[in-house]
Amino acid sequence: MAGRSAHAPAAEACLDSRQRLLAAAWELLWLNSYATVSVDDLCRRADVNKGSFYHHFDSKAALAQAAFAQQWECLRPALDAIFSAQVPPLERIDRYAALGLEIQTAKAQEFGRVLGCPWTSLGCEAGCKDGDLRSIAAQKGERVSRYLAAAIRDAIALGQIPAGDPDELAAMCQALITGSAAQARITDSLQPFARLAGALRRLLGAPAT
Amino acid sequence: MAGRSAHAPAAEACLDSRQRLLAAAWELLWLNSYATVSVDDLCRRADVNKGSFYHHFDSKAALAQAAFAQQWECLRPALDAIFSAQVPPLERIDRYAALGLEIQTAKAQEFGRVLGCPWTSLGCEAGCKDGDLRSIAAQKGERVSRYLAAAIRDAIALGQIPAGDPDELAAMCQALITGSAAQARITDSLQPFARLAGALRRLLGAPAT
DNA sequence: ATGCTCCTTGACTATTCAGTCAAGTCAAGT
DNA sequence: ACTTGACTTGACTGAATAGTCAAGGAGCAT
Repeated sequence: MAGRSAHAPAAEACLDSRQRLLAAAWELLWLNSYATVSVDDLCRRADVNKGSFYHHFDSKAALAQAAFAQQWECLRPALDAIFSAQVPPLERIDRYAALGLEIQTAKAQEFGRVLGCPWTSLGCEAGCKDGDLRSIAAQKGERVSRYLAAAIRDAIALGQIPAGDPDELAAMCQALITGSAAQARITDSLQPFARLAGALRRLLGAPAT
Repeated sequence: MAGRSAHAPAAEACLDSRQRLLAAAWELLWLNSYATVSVDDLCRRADVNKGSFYHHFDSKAALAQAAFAQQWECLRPALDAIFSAQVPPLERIDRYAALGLEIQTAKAQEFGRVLGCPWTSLGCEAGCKDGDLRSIAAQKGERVSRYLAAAIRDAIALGQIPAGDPDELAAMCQALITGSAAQARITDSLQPFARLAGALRRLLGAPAT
């Protein structure tokens, strides 16, 4: 579930071409599949000429990578805070689910439909190709699983959930999060996000809040 | 998780053009994203001339729809059997997970990598477009959720799992299944399928087997 | 033999695609 | 004033795209 930087377009008149392209890529790749977003689409959205596009980025894929990398850098501090060891373990997971719901709600209001998670969509699309795009999604999955595993490890140590393999449980949670995002996008419903915290707690054998 | 009809290509020399196109679509759309599979690709794979393609199908999208519809018709009897009321509720869910693992394992051997679920991939790709393609995935999700909800309702009635809203629990299970398929495709690993039965039982509060 | 239907062929269409490139502009440094 | 580097422009390239269409072939019925 993504960062808040899609609020940036409002100030985009003040940004340079490169940043405008990054923002355009982020938005268009969230709404549409990678293969259907053309370089012309990106340039139009960013109000940048195609020659400038290729000055800043070697290729469409390079722009996509840079955009996703930038969004991760944006998102990471929020995740570090949510998953901080200063936050009780189960609350970390609740907050992560709440962050997702908050972002998706804002996006749905902005675009008139539920968008789901751009990492998931990109990953599924590029899924069978060994390439840079697929590894963007794979890497994000690993990073989130790392946060989740640490929280689960702590929750087990504190006796808040039944014992189990933290890495395996984290992978299950990640699958549930990924699937909820896909479901939300496909069905244009916020329900999967609204129910995610409860579902994660069930999966972990944690008491409902 | 899909049908077994992708074993059909071996006999494809005996099939008519239309069927060959349906089989080609199924295979190519499983391996690749819809937008990257061109009509030329489909015709080449099916050894059918483009003019013949358009004789049989109005458009690329029409072929995709027909291919997915055919696969559903193929898969449904197996699902009816697995989710039959004659099968104990939790065993239905275990068997569904086992079917998924079986199909994915066979596919991985055939293609040298894990393919995940074509419905999920198509759905994510077409996610934000209101069109026929997105509803293919949405419809499949609803159908599977219906099976799951019935099994869950029965399991609750038999006291095998704690009480809860069957439709909501079914949706959670469906999210987990969808996410596991996406995860498997992105990471090229059968692990998500291998752990799915256990994860579903956890989600439902069912005892491990 | 003729007509009809279904299917196939192969060339075609206009548009789009990712990417190229020479020339131009601008600001900063010398 | 001149140079340089960063950036922009706008036209271009060859290939690919979904879809079109006239003509032909084959099988069947009359």
